[in-house]
Amino acid sequence: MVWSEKFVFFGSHDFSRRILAGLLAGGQQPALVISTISKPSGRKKIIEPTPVEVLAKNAQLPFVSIKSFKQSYPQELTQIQANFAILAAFNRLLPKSLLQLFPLGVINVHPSLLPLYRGPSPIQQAILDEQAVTGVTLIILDEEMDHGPIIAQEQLSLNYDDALTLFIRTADLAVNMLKLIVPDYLAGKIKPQIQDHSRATYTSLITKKSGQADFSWPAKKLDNMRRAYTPWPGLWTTWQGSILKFIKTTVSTEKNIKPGQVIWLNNSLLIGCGQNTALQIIELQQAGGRPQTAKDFINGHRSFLRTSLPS
RNA sequence: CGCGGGGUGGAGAAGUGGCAUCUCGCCUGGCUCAUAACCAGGAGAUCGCGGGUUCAAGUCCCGCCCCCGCAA
Repeated sequence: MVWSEKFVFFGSHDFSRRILAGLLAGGQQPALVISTISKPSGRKKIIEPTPVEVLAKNAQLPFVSIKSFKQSYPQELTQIQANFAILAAFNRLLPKSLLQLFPLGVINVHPSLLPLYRGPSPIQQAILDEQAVTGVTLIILDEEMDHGPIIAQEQLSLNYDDALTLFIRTADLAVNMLKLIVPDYLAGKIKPQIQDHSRATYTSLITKKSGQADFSWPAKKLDNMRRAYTPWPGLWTTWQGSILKFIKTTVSTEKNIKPGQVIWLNNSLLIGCGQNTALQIIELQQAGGRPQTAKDFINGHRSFLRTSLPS
């Protein structure tokens, strides 16, 4: 059943793209899709379209990209006269005057159990904190980040997820929630609930440096980092002057390896960590190289054994 | 034209002008309480592609293709 009201979709990242794809598959067509323009980036310093832009153009949806809303709004946005909007991982705050363009508000998809994990890295932080459950919350945007009243919330149990798989699972859950909730919301059957702001927690922006390993930390923490920071920035250290990424790891049961010490034991590559623990490296990648198994890497780099990594 | 690393037997690496190397894997034989088993022998490479310089090019020069890191 197609929704009764016209809507605009805001999104930039692959998470957004996945949600938009889910909506389209369910027959919902936004009247307009809005995405951001990133700065020139990539190896060739080319401006690359966001995943949302690629999808919108393939689906031949009305599309406009913006740098910011500081100066003005795109004509399309004011002309369309949509009644509500859906926003997921858009990466820009919407000013109040823009929110007011939508009589029924802007529904924001946030991949956490708000008011927990507000901010830019809820998925990653839930993994770092070894949470047993996380979830998706739909809120009506207000002027503060992830602060508006809740219209729906669903839990999702965490297994040994990395951020990539968890992003996919939360996006899929979000699509199902939107399908169910939006019609009721448009019909006025849902009363938004104010968040308990006293319980709010916040996440911060992830940088390349966030993924840097310190082998004085316990193996479990390092393994959490590896999963939380997949695919970017990854868990990494430096060796022989360049970056070495640990693509796939697991916590070893071995003890008594000095923090930072690299050894080969029982056919596996181990690095000693803090609190008498060890991290097993299953797959790794050197700067400039493809990912390779621990064994392949060691065959070509015997000297990696018996070295000591920073801690 | 943002900066940088790389492409060498099946896998991973060394190799700055002079016999194609190392580790792993594979094959054959031997040894047998070794444990990343060991010993001996063996197969397997148009050194990413195209051109050039040279008596001689994996190596130097020019062009192209592909992979990756930084940075955003």
